[in-house]
Amino acid sequence: MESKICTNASCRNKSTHEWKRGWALRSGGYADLCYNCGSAYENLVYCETFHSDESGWRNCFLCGKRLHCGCIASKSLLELLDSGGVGCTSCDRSSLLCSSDQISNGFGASTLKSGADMQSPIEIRVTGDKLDDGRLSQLCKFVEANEPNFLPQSLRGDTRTSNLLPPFVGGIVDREQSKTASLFQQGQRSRPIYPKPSKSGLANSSETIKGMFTQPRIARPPVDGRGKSQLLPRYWPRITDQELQQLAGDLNSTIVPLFEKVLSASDAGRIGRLVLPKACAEAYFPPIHQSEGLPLKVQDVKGNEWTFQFRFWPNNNSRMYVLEGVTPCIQSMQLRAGDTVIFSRIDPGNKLVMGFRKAANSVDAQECQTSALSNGAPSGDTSFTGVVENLLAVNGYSGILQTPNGSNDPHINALAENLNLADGDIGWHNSDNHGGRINGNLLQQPVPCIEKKKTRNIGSKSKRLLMNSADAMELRLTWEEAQDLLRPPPSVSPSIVTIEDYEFEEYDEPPVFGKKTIFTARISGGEEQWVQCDDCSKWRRLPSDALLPPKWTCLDNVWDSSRCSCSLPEDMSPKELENLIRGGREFKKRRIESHKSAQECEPSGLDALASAAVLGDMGDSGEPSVGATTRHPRHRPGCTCIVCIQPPSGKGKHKPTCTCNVCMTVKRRFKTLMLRKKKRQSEREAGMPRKEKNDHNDESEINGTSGLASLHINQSPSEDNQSKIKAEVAETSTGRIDLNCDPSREDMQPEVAGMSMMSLVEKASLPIVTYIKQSGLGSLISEQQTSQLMKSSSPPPPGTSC
DNA sequence: TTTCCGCATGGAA
DNA sequence: TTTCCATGCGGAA
Repeated sequence: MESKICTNASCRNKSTHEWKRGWALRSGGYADLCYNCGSAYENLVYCETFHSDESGWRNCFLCGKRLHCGCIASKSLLELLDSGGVGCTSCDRSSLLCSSDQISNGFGASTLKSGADMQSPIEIRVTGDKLDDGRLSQLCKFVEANEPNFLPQSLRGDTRTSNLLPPFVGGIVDREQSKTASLFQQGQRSRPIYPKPSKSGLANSSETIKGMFTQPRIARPPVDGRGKSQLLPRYWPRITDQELQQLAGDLNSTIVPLFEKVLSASDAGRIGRLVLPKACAEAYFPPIHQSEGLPLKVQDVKGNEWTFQFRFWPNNNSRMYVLEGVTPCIQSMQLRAGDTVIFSRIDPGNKLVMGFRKAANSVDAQECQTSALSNGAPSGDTSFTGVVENLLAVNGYSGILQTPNGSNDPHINALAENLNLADGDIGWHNSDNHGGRINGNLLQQPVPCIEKKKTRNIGSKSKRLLMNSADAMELRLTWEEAQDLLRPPPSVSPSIVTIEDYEFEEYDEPPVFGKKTIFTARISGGEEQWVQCDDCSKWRRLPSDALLPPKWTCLDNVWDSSRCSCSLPEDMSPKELENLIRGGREFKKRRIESHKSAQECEPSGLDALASAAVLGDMGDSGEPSVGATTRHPRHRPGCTCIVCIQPPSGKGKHKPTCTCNVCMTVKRRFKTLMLRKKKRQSEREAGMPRKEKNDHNDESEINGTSGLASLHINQSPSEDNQSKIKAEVAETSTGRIDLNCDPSREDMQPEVAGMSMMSLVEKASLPIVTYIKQSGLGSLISEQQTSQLMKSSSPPPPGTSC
């Protein structure tokens, strides 16, 4: 027994320091519970079998929140009682399926709807005040089968003891007493239940919460069928009692949910084959003895009857069952990979029905979200009537249910049931279609819809790791964009670590995600960045070096007191705002294009450098002035990486006296170029073998241009050398450094450029200052820099590149 | 060239 | 290790 202070705000007895290991039903595991209020201590819930190390926890595959350890004990109860996890406040789906950030309070019981906490056995009241006998019996059977010691002897076997249920929910088990202590029995202890005050202003009576708690989606164990007990829980159909009762009552028939399956890419693809779980096929579909199988009639939710070929393929001394010819049906229901098809049976008649549930993040669902919202659906609607209506639709009963969101469109409702209507955050991928909001929270990006396209391998290790080239491109871009959001850990200064002459900043803490901003250049010079308020969506101008947290509002504007409130007007006109956003889009578009071209021919660092300077010329090509710098959103003062050395304003050529990063890098490279030539010449005179020299020179080349380390990575050593020479010739022949020259271009011949190799060598042997003066480069470098050049013969200092 | 068909492969549980 | 099953793949149409 430990002494801890309850962290539950609603706990009435903060002084109660008694904590016991208890059953955190919602989270499917044991936790330290406040003996007073039942709240899980700091929401950290352990599974029954004490897989208590964090690595044992599972994460929701969509929202990433920790769920439960996945042990039998936690899983079974989760799936039986808790519809698979913590109910989402919005869509009421299991947290296992919910992608919403509604499960936002961390982990465990505090993530319940309406902020209800561990004290709420209320969640079970969805079916009344107790579990019905059938479900309790199922629960007991299942738990007993998987965790024999979990139930007390009195509850083993047929346990239609629903009166035990209320204490069971949220009951406290003293693990110290006995591992086999029954939570049913222990739970009969009475303890106060204090509903947590609702944040949203909703009344917090159990009745109200009961109303909010629509039916949990119960993963139903298999009904009658061959081999029924072997079905994996993931195939158990999730359908509520209410739905079933309504269906059975209204139709005067019995709907028997059989199984469900999440559509894979190949299921939903054009092949038209739906792979059936073997156990399900053998349990619920007619037995087949020939590979060809037999035709199977299945009704869809619209009442259409489809005939699929139910067959199998021999596979490793086993069978692989498929439904062939499902494409028209899948398309009719507008299903995609990730959506779920639910096979049910209507009794009497033994008619097969195929319902569906759309994945929360499918594009269709999002579109539906929009339409549902425009339909006046209340935010936070947790209707589950979609499936009911879908099933009703089978028999022509579409629309007979009065749905809470007021829509009679079963399809709409079917989709809406899975949506996070409360949030309304369309997310990054749809931002272009919804007002072009640039500041989409990348952390809340919806999973892109899976689509069958031409694919290519992105890794040799796994053939399954496929994505189409566009996705791969997007991945690269979003990865880079993610870099935009990374901020150094707060209040921590890095330690500098030198590895192979390169300095790295090393932080004890990982970087944090910051808010995405847009950088622009001031007309007067310098930079500024723009950020959009998370509350009022107004854009605010900030200093370029401001580091922002992921959430930022006008109130956080400590730099400009005249713009530190959402009530204050925006810093720019609508037209300027349009330019700003357009600039951001065009920057992204350009990057995509440049990535495409990069795929065809990887550019060298020199190319990138040249491009950087050339970009300056392109800055005059009619781009909106505010957009000129959005092409360099990562530009940071002082950074000399290949991105940041691009001219900040993109305006014209640089003056000879310019000391910007580009010019300084160019000059530095020129210096090392000359030094290398001189060295090469002296080596040649000394008669050293050329091959060794090449190797050595290549090395010095890389060392001398640390920021351009990717130079000529695709070229053989000989080609490399030739290219360099050509580039050097191009640079020197015009008396200026031509950043447009391409070292790999065959047409850059020395003779064409008007200078022989010998004359180049001669010039390279001259002292650098003499050479600069002779070549007319004096205007490019100031006297002061020239003298610096003479003093300095070392390569650029490490750390000048990113 | 595209689509279909049947089976094989290999990752994951 | 075995089994399942998502999907790749080659040959046929």
